[in-house]
Amino acid sequence: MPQPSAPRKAPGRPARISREEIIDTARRIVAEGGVKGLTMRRLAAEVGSTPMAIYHHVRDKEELLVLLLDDYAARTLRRSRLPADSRERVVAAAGAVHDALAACPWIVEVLTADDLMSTSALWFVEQIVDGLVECGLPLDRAVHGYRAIWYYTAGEIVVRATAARRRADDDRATYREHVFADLDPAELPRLAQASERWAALTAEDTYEDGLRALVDGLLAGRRG
Amino acid sequence: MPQPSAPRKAPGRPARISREEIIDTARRIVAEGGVKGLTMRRLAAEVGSTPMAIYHHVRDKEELLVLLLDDYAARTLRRSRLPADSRERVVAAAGAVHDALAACPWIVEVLTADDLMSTSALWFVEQIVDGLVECGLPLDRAVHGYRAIWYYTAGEIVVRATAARRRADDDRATYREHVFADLDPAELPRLAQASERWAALTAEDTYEDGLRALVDGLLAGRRG
DNA sequence: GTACTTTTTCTTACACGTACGGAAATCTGT
DNA sequence: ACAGATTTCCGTACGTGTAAGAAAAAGTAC
Repeated sequence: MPQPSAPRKAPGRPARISREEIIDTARRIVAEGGVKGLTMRRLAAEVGSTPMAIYHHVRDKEELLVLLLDDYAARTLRRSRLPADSRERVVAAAGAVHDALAACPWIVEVLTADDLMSTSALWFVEQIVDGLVECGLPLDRAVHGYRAIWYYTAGEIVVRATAARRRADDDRATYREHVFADLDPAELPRLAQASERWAALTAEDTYEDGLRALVDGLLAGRRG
Repeated sequence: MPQPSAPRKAPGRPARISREEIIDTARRIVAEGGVKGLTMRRLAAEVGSTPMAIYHHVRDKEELLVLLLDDYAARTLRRSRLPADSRERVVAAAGAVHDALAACPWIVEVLTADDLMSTSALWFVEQIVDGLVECGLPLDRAVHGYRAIWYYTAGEIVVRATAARRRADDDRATYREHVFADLDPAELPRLAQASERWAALTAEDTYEDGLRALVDGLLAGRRG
């Protein structure tokens, strides 16, 4: 792996391709043909090299995708004006991250990352943690609260994106409907009651509602 | 795809392998060698057939994994005694599902499923929705509440599992530490303040805390 | 029995990610 | 100029998921 800050002139064979060039080309390929069109061979061809040359700048394809997501986040997550009220600031910051990521369709393959990704997202993390602290949470609890918000956000995006992908692929979606159509009202009364509306209810975008509920619950802070 | 309920005797060449046999064998392979050891070729060999024969019982590998997860859920999710108190019942039901899934290490490859999977999980969904209704939520809100709980739960599992996998793989974990070590306290004061404890805080298991906060927030129900 | 239909199985082939090892291109020291 | 050292690049090879279509094995109709 090449160190980012080579102090002087480096010995060894000079590099003909750079990580930046790789990422730029990969971004273009994804923009044109989706993440499915991004193959190491294609990428190598477009960059004027060979597949195995890329592996000296990138550990594997997963790292390349993470790098791509970082790149995407860095250029779409612009710090916006957030509300002055602390609680609203938490909601708005989380919502901004959510919206940016949700607009990125190939995200699922990557979004299983631990923390939030690129340094450009850290500012939003700061806003969330700080907002929670200003609302009276101790720092530890605020960090845990941020984690909970991130779990909720990542889960929402991944679940919805996968559902959309499956729906586009084929008819697996109809399977759920079958399950819900044949519910025994004696055993699962609530689900039977909601069965007809289940698909519609599930399709609704309730991210912000759930987020507000989570934040409210975090700030109400029962327990010692 | 063979229809599950062939009414009489079927014409055509008789099947030598069944979906059940495939899933059983796949489960054994995963139990022995992890999900990484499960390849279509290996599976075909162990089932005494050829790779392409399997594709007549299973759409693709992803569906096979979903089937495996369903199978796993069906045999580990046993209906247990849940608390009588509605709110506690919601927490306990969600916790039971969470614990069962979190114990399944290969889950990440699959858990991006839309709803909860097998019919054996529906009972838990019922408990959650019913508990929320009994706490006073209208049915629509209860279903949305269940969705929020599922987002949070799935997100927690996926994020943690991926983090664990990355940590096992290599040294990418140290990258985050570098980022947090070089924070500018002027720009990101809270993160800088928490930077040293960040890894420890992140490692803590706060699933239930977040879940309770979410449930509390859902039940407090501000907004109209 | 022979022809046709239907269902399952198998053969072949392709593009993929990437491990391995060696070749090429540069710098440093003599 | 020459000999390492070091870094980057690349040719080859393996195992993967699976698309396409041929082949096999059963039933039915005549």
